[in-house]
Amino acid sequence: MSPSASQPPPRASAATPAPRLRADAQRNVEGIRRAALEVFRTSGLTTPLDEVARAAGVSKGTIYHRFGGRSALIDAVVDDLVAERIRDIIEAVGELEGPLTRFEEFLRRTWLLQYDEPAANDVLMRALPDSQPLAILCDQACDFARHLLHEAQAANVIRADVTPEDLTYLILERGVIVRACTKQSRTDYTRRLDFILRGLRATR
Amino acid sequence: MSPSASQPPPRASAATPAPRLRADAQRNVEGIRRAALEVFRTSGLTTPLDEVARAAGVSKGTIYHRFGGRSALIDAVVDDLVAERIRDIIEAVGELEGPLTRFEEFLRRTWLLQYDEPAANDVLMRALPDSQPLAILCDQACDFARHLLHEAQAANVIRADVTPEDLTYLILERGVIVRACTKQSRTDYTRRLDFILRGLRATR
DNA sequence: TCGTTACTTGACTCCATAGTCAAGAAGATA
DNA sequence: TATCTTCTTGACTATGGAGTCAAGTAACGA
Repeated sequence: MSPSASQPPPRASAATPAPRLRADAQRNVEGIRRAALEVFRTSGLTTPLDEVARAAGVSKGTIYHRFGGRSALIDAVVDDLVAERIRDIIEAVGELEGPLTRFEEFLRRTWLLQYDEPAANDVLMRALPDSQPLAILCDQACDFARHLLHEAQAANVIRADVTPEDLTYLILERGVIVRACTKQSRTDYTRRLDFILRGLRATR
Repeated sequence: MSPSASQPPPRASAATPAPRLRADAQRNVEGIRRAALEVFRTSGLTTPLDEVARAAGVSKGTIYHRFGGRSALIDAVVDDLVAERIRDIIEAVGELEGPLTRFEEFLRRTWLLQYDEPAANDVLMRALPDSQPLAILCDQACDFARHLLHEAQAANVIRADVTPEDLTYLILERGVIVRACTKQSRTDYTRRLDFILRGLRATR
C-alpha cells in the first residue's frame, strides 16, 4: 500500500520538487535519512525500523509516513550508502594493468567491501529484491565482473570452466558468510580469499 | 527449566531404564522421535516444534513434557540422524589411498553431506552449542580433518599456509551457504567445490 | 468396574518485529 | 492571533514462534 492515501510519498531524494513539505517534515526527512545511513551502515539493511526511528528521534510511524516502508527508505539512502563504493571499485579496477590482476582485484575488493560494510553486503546479496536502483547497481557490478572474467579467460589466466554464474555465487557466498561468521579477523578473512582466487587460476 | 517439576525427563534414548512409562506415553515418545527424525531430516534442526508435534500427532506440550525442549529432542535423535553419516565418512576416507585423495575426499564428502542433509549441516555448524553428544561428534570430525591436513602438508600436496582453523571455516562456510542458497543444483555445487579444493593444493 | 495417578491437551503468556491509524501537536497563512 | 492544514505520535493490531499449566483424559491395578 501507499504510505498515505491522500498524498503520494515525497521522493525523499534530491530537492523534493512536488507538493513542498512543511519545515518540520523536511527536517525529519533529513534526520531519518541520516539516521538510516548511520544505522544501516553499522548493522545492515535488515535492522528493525524502530532503531532507525530512535536514532532519528522520531516515531516509527513517521518513517512509514514519509517513506512508506523499509524498501523505500533503503532506496532513498542506497546511493549514499554503497552505490559510490561499488562504482569506485569498478573504476579503480578498470585502471589496473593485466587481466588477472583486474579480475582478482575486483573480486578481492568486492569481498572486502562485503566484510567492511554490512549494508553493502546486503545490497550485493539482493536482500531486497524489490528495490530498483539497487538491482540496477547489482547488475552493473555483475556485468563488469562478467567482462573481467571473459577477458581473463581469453588471456588464459583464469580457468576456462569458470562461468559467470560461478562469479555471482562467489560473491553471494561471501555475503552469506560475512553475515554469519562475524568472528574471523580481517586478516584471516583476506588470507582465505587468496585460497579461493588461487583455485580459479588456470594451471600453467 | 526441567520439563516437569515432579519427575525427571525420561531419557528418551535406549531402553528408558528409569520410572517406566505408561503405554501411551511410550508410544508417544517413539512417535515423536520418528517424527522429529523425519522433520529434522527434511527441514533442518531449527524447524518449529509445532511441526514436529503435528507430524507426530501429539500436541506441542507433550514434546516439552517428554523431552524438555528442542535441544533435548535433538540429542535424542542426533545419533540416528547424522552421527552415523559422519562416522561413515571418517571411516570410508580413512581407507582411501594417498594423502591428497584422503584430504580432498573428506572435504568433498563432508560438503556433500551438508548439501544433502540440512540436519547434518546444522550439526556441523554447531547450530545448537549446548548439545553434548553433538559437540563430541563435531570434535571428532574436526580432529580427523586436522590429521588429514597435517598428513597432506607433510607430503607437500597441500599448501603449507592452510591452518586447521581454515578447515573449520571451510566447513562452516559451506554450511552457511547451503542454508542460504538453495537454488544451486547439486552439479554446480560439486563443480564449485573443486575450485576450492584446487586452491588449497600446493603449487608443484 | 472403579478409583488413582500418569499423561495429554490446547489455550495461554511472552517476545520481537512489521505495519496502521485516530487523535493531538505544530507549522503556515492571513 | 486565530484558523486551517499538515504532520507526528504512540498505542494498537497482526504474525509467528517459544515455552507453560490447569483441567480434562485414559491407562493401570485391585
